[in-house]
Amino acid sequence: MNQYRTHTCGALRSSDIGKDVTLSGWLHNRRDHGGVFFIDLRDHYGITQLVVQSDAPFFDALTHLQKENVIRIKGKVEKRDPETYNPRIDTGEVEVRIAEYDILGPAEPLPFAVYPEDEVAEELRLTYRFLDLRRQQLHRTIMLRSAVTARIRERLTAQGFTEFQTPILTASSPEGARDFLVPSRLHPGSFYALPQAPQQFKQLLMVAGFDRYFQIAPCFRDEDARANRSPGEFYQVDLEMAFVEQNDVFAVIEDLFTDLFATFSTKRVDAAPFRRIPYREAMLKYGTDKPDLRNPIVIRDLTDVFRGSEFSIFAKQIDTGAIVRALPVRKACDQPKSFFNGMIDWATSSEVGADGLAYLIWNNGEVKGPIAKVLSDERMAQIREACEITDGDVVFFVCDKPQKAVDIAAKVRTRLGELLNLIEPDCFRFCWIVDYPMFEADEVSGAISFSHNPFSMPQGGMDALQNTPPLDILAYQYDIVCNGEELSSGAIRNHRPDIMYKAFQIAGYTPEEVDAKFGGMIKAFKLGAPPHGGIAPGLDRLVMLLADCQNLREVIAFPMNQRAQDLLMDAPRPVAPQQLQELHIRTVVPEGNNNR
RNA sequence: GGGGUGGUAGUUAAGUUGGUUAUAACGCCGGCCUGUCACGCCGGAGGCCGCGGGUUCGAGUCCCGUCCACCCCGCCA
Repeated sequence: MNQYRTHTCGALRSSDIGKDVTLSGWLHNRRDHGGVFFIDLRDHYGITQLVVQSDAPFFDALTHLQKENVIRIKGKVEKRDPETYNPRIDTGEVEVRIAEYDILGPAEPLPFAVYPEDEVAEELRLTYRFLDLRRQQLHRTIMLRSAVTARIRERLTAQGFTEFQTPILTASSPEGARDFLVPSRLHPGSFYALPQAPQQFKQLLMVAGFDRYFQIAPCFRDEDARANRSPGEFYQVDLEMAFVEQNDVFAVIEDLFTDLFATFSTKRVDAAPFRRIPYREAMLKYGTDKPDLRNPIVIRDLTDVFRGSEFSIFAKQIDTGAIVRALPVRKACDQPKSFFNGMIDWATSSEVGADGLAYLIWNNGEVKGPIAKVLSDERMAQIREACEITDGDVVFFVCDKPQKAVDIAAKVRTRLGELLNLIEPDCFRFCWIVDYPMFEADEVSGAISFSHNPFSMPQGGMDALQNTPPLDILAYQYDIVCNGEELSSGAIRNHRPDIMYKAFQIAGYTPEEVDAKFGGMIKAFKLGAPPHGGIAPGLDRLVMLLADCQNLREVIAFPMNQRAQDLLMDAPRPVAPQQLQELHIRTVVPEGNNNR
């Protein structure tokens, strides 16, 4: 091929025996037996065993060469004895006898081993990310990400989507997350913002008549990190379609996800169409709008059963507005007392914040548990019926103010699923959460505000806005959830200025305020906008699921750490005073901060 | 901004109720070994125990402060 190699390190087979070859790569591993010396040579494609014996003139020098030096060797491909085949590498039936070698890229001692891939502090991995990326595990994940991205482009293009680029330097958006700002040199005191998402641009492309848009879009939000949320920047598979209803968007995503998960994972995947769960049903049954459907526990509301009951602790709380949520667990009656006590301790810890956790155990025709003797037979029968109890089942009860009870029940559901090993293994369970409420009331003031995206179309349109109590209005707003992980929100957009002004009016905005904040969009919508809608699944989270990673940084080649620093490039960092001057910027660093 | 966990050799960790010279594995350096593929064996070097202060005859260990990392809450329309 060229001066560096005739073959890659993953290429040689028995059919190449006898050939003179040139290989280049990293010195992956070495085994020195005194008279004979083995090298595993590694490149992107694989590993080839090299061998040299002590009669070679360069033997001594080569045996002192350390791992991760980049070398080139020339030699002859030889057959290995069958008993020395290495089935774990593709080239395991052959080896190359080194005739000559030279060092292409010398390596100083490493801060941590590329091989074997022992655990290393993440800070160190990030500081030397290029070494980390040499390791097989991360190397493969990044390759998977690339393959997934390519497949998405293929699949969406086949479905008639067109890929666009939208501006990176744009305007600060009035709502949502904190923006990253970029000072303008030409316009002193003014700033660009990096886009939190190309939301407005993609809608404008629909107004422009492009019909089906997509983009592997970089998004920037200046918010704090989580294990499944990068600080600063992340990527969305952003798409938008004109003249569509909700189900059209679902069909595109179901096709895409079914294909991606079948192609890149061996786990079982739900068949399309994915289950649709109305928001209110999800909040009741799972306590969250991102339910993990691998967990079989389904929550019930038993407020009415306990209202005015003999169990006065619950009855009194219900009288002051509390609700009761029940979590039936099948065949859990044999758990030891310590398990139930442990659940109570955990539930009442500050992490969860429950006042208590009641439970009943049905075992051999008897009902046991601290509250068993307090409740009448009649109520016990009602519980039994509501929770569809059969012998051996256990029910946990949470009683609290509505929002808190829902949250606690969700946590208890997750906890029980984990502790009792109820989570269905090796599968992806998808669902759409639909029928989000358009508005919500502030708990304290009662003020009406948008509960989600103000640009979603209300179900029922103008008529609903005019004639339905605001809190009862639903939106064409949806989320797709997989294994408890929110992959994306989307919506059929509100493309009608009249409906938009009305929706904003309900949320307390005057037309003037709407014009001031979203004038650009409104102007476009006044000049002939098609009905349209879309969605934007997070690429990083998608790859995370496919690669079975617990942390987003494992699917990003060059991630920032939790404090939004790039330890490899040393960003962010102070800049030269002259740069600030050109930008008309003066910094005021808080006292005690060393500016790093 | 708040809570949790952690910080000991290049790396990963152990270090007991405070008590002689702070351990081990891998890596590194030197030596031995002709068929390994986590090669094996012998020897050696390597430490601001995150940093600062305090208690004590004596601190890796106890106390206070501080810095750093990760996880969580807030935040993420």
